[in-house]
Amino acid sequence: MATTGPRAGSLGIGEVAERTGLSVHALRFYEREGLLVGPVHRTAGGRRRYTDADVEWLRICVKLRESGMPLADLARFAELVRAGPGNEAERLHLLDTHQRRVEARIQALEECRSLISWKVGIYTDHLSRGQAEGLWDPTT
Amino acid sequence: MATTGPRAGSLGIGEVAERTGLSVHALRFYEREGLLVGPVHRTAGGRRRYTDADVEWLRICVKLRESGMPLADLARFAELVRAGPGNEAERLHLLDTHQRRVEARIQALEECRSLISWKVGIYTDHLSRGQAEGLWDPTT
DNA sequence: CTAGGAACTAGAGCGAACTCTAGATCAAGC
DNA sequence: GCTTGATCTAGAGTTCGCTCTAGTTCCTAG
Repeated sequence: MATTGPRAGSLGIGEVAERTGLSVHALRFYEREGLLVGPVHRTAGGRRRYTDADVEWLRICVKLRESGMPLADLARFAELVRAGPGNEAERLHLLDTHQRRVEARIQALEECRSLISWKVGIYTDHLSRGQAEGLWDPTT
Repeated sequence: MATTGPRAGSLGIGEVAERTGLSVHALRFYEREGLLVGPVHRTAGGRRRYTDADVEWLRICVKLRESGMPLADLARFAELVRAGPGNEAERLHLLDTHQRRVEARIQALEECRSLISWKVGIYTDHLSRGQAEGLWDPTT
């Protein structure tokens, strides 16, 4: 029979949590929010069984989230995929927008990094000189 | 007289908001949260007057926040600076921890970026071929 | 003097992304 | 059959970092 019990090649929610790094709570939450492309299969008893494709998709979601894509965009993307071919332009637009966001973020972080390492340098110097100096301005 | 009225070289909250990119609300909030190194001067009428040093410090806060330092850490750092010399090791530790965080974040973002540009490539290809293909797996 | 805008305080509210709770059900091992 | 632990649902709660409200006061221009 089809969706009657655990099948090879399908995973329970706990296993998926392990494999994706999401909590079981988050997995259910993502499903409610419509982040999954298809409906998750269920066993006769009502437990979720995820396919490899589900897991693959979730891993992509994790990456996109990790890089700051809002859940709403992810949901929209899933919706587009669900709707099937024909809306690739919008999918591309979503990704493209996000790519710019990520690049901007990386740039901003790199600027911050140099500010920080400059400050770390100051403190390291100071400490290695046995904190012998008094010339601290309040912004250091 | 001293704190009786607006003085040259001191700015009102609105001007500081403009210069730092923070909202006036955020500025008051930061103050309440103890993110500032010293108490902000007030006019006789109770309005805040910020010094250039205050603005400088705020700009640093903005940078640190922008790069993901939690407000609590920022508050701790301010507290250390307020306490005066002698705690440079802890200040350094805070900065150093944050630096690692930023570097890890940059790395993660760069990985995401390559995933995204791979996907953008797929869609661009697809679209430029006049969406003539049907070989879509659900994870694209 | 009057009007209007900027700033004041204390505290409530908000959006994002989860996380946790309660109470019930399912499933596997002894 | 019974226990134990994983899952289930619906919905409440949490954390972070602001943002906004209400009601008031200050101050500058006309």
